[in-house]
Amino acid sequence: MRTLKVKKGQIIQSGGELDTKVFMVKTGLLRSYSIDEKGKEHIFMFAPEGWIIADASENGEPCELYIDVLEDSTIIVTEKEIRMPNVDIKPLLKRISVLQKRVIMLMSSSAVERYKHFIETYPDIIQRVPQRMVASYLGITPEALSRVRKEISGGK
Amino acid sequence: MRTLKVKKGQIIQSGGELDTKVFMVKTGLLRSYSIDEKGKEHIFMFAPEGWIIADASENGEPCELYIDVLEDSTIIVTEKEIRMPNVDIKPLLKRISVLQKRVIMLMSSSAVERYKHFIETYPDIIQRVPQRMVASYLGITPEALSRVRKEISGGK
DNA sequence: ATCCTTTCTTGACCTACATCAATGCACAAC
DNA sequence: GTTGTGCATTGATGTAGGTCAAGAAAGGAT
Repeated sequence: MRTLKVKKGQIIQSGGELDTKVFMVKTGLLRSYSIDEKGKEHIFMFAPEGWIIADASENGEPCELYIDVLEDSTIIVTEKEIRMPNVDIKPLLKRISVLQKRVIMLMSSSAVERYKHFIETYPDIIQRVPQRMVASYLGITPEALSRVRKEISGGK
Repeated sequence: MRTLKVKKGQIIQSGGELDTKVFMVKTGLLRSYSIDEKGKEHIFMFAPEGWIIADASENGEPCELYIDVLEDSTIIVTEKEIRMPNVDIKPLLKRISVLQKRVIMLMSSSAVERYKHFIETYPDIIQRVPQRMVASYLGITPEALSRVRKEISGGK
């Protein structure tokens, strides 16, 4: 755990890195963002004074987020590995991780991509709920999902 | 903390409730969802065996999510309030809460509504970053944001 | 100041997805 | 069997927001 001064424009974490840290902003402003296949940035979070910013990727997984500095800032860097006594925070971290993925998908992927990702991630759920619920989860209408499925099975 | 059997179709939490619980799914399948102004459902999460499902609203705030039962299930219900003294998981809960709002906004609100919500929630950030970054955060293009702003100031 | 770069705005056009409406298909109740 | 009732599919059409391109405005650097 150390305190750093970082300057505007500096990139303090890049997508794909492994042992990412947690950054606590004392003064200034940071942001995190993902970059999609077309190279387009999608800002995930702003972190002004008092906020914490970090990628939620789990142990050993490459991270998805870039973090850079929007205003000269003072930040405190800590390891993710703070194991709290008596409290199992794993479920919370897991939820954050799932939500992070969900936000990124909603911002940067088409309905087809979101559906493919859903099948891979929750192959069992598909069997257990009606399609209209999958559509609702994906943020599209049942009609649109029907057409997505048709398109995937047929062409491509 | 108690174990319950719940039946398919049962609603175990409704939007607007105050002291919501945390539900751990032992067997079965639950889902959480929000309902927008037009009455349309948007599924937020599915929770099969082993998952935890809960609304992330903070202390005393009315919750945004409905939770119901998709398959007959056995669940463990706990209070949110078992914070161990001295352990600070507040920042994690805060992040989950912010992410939950973000997902709901992305799924159920138009660009105009998302922008208005952003101004209210982060009035200071607007002054500190270029508009194209706000657009990126909202999940729209800078051009679209420019038109949204025009529309809001003029007509409304 | 001037130049250069980035940001913001505006217009014309395009596309992914929504909406509406009709039809077909299951499966349950009787 | 028949008659629901909810779900999935398909078609026709609408629309929010994306893309592309051109200017205008605002900073920064020197």
